Amino acid sequence: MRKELAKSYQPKDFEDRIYQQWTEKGCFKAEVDSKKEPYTIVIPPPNITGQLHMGHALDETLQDILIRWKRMSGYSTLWLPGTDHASIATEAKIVEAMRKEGIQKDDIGRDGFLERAWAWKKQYGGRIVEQLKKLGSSCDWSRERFTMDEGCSKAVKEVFIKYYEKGLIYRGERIINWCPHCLTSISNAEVSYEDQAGHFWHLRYPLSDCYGYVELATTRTETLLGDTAVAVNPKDERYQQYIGKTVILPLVGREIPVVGDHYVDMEFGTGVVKITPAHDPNDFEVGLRHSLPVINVMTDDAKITEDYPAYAGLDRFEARKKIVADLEAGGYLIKVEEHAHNVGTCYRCGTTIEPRVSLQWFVKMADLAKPAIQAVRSGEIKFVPERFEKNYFNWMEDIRDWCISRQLWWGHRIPAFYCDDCGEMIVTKDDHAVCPKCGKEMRQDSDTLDTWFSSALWPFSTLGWPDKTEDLKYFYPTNTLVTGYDIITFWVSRMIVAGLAHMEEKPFDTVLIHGLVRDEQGRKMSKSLGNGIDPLQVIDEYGADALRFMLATGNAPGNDMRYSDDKVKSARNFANKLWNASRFIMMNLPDDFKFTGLPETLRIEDKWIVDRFNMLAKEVGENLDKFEIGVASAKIYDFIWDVYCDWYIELTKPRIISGGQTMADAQAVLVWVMRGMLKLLHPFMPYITEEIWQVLTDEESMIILENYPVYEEKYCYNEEAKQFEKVISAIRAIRNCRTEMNVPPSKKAKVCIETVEGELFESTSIFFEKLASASSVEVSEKFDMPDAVTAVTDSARIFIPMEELVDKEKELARLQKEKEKAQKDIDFLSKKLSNEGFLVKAPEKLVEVEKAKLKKAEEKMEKINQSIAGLQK
RNA sequence: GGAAGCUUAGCUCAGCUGGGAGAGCAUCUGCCUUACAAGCAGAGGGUCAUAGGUUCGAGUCCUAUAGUUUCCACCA
Repeated sequence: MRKELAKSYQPKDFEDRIYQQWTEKGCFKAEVDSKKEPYTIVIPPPNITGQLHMGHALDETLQDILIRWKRMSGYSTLWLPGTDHASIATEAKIVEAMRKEGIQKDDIGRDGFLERAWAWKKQYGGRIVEQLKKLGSSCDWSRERFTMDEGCSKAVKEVFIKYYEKGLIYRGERIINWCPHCLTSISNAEVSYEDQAGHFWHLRYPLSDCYGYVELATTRTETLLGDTAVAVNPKDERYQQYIGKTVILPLVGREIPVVGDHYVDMEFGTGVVKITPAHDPNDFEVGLRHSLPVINVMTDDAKITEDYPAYAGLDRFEARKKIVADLEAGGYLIKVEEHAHNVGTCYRCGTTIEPRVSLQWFVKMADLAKPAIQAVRSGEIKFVPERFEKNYFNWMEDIRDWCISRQLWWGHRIPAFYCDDCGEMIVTKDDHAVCPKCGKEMRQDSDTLDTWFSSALWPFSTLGWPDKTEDLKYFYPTNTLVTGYDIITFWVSRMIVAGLAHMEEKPFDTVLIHGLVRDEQGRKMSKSLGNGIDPLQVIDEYGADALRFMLATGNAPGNDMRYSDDKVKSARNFANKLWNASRFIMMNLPDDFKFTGLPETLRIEDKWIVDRFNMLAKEVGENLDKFEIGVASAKIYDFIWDVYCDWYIELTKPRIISGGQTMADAQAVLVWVMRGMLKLLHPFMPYITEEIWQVLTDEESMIILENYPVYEEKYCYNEEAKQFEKVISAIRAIRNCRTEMNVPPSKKAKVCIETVEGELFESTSIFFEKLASASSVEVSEKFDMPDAVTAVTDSARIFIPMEELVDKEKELARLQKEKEKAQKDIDFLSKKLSNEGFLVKAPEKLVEVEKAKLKKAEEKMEKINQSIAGLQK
């Protein structure tokens, strides 16, 4: 006994149940199968601190569509899920939670802190994973990974050591970006610049050996304390004389040199720059060139150090004010200007970055970047859309060394050990090290690695590397990486580098880039604006399928999109449409119905729908091959709604009513096409298609494991389809006329079809009764009916004799309008076809098509003329 | 300072390698036609930002301009 579908589409009734069924039957489980080609996607691991947001929802939807499509297309698919430890974000969360309890990191020590962190991870780390499942993500959860699990940690160590031994990782005193709030260094990529209003303070620094001074300007007076030189451009004739002399640093009294350096822009400001190597990256470089001392004036939380008693303990911005006041009091301040400038801020917490000199670990990027650039340039790795390659090249060709050490506890600890006795340093896999020189226990570096260091290894660390696992052999390189354009530099570029460096093979062949999901007004969704839309709420209200369909449809790769409730609603309505269509089919299906494919003899309308479906399958395949997911989903939508529901179902109703073999045949075709549509749609709307499939087929089969429809020669009925389109146009023409004449559908009228295609229209006359409100249908090569409304197509002239309704003048006017339209067509086409250039240069096939169009237009015109003449008689 | 995207119907956006402009929503008209009013049948609405160019043919390719968004770099 066939199950029945509920009266209306209620996704909540079955989505969770279906998902459970998939996992119980192991449908997502990837198999190493030498007979199949692998298709692999590794998930961009969401942060364990994260809550599912629209960005994830889009990302997951696209990946799931690809995976389900490939799974149904015979590939052995692996979608590998996992989460990222997100060192800064997570540590910040835990510190914050501790703060509320009145505890500080140092109170519980490193081990105590890590214990808390792991507990936190255990408690919340799974939350996002559960949320991903709500979307229908068909990940192989048995292979779920975490960037800090044993295997990934092993890979991180391996890579660190390998790089170190090759001299690609080094430790050094450099100026880095320091976040005084997170209390850690961050990489260049993690700094975001903001325009801020500030001041430009013009100061005088007195010359030490004579009267006079140099004038310079600064936006950050607090760094004055650490000035160790003043620089001018050596070509600058105004200041050449001062090079080699010294000036007295105001408030501090230190004697510092004037140096000549090309870095100074003569045009900007006064052409004199104070040099603070400890607190400005450019100044640091200048300092290196001139062997200037580096004087750090701030503590790690950006307060002035004890070395400057007048300002000690003051926050840098307080110190800035106080120093300005003191400079003014001392007569050193010449003037103040308003000055807008770019300020680097921490992308995590928004705190203004303090450039700081410290001992950090770096990866030398220049050599590693070369093959990574080449891999994209050669086309071995492709970006979709292509324009993002430019983005990538921009970054990679001007790459700086990557600061990878973080002064955090949550993360992969740097595997370097120091001997406090003899100063020896070694890098080793072991958790404890003994000094090879003096045999003493060594102390491990207290820093951890940048989160992205482990993320960079994700495509192979998750497959078992450095061990040579079966998974690694079979599934690597992965195929498609799906991610937003915002992390091309952070993540994509570094995966390419790491893949080539350690696997000696690219990590993936295509990078599918998507945009941001914005709010209805086009603003970025953000916590601070509070304009974020919770995907889980949307799922709760409209169902996961509706959300997925909305995200997948109507936007092109790489472009931002706006979220709107209306769009989700219309996707939900589409689901409801499909739901009801299948209900219609099933309610007429006998209980013992057994699907055995298409019936032996197909009627013309059957051939039409089969042909249309066949073409749809072809196009969808082509679109998906090119990652045109939005185009593919729109085509499926149009087919299901406009072609199948609005036309084909209506066309079958007479046969359904008539019963017997005619009904059975119609049902077979209805079911055949429905099965195909469900399969085509399944990657986009997995739940509803599975639910309907299982009820419709009444078999043990699951749609998720069915074969994806493709074009098949045997289902090509091109000629019949074209013929049938004539019937459709005729019906449309009649409906048009009736509406224009304000005839209500309840008022039936006789229809006389004048055509040379007698057989076609006679055999389809029933459709005119059902779909064009015809009370009866006559078909002939010639009618003489001057008092009828006339609907004209290129293949038929249709008279609707409704004398009482016909206003001759009005009808004439209507026909005149039709005539104008037809004339326009003819003009356009004949102009085109009389163009010598077109005939010679355009493809022959196109010329034929245009000629056929012209012929049709002329036929239509002739019919219109006949009608007009008839009316004027 | 460098680079990229966007500009198409009232709104939100599609439009694949150049071959007579599309969808959803909104608007208007008429319909409860027994799958669906979360629906059906129709209608109106666009010199595809502007100006040039290439081409037989340009929303689509090239150049410039304007508006807008974003990325990268960064001047003290």
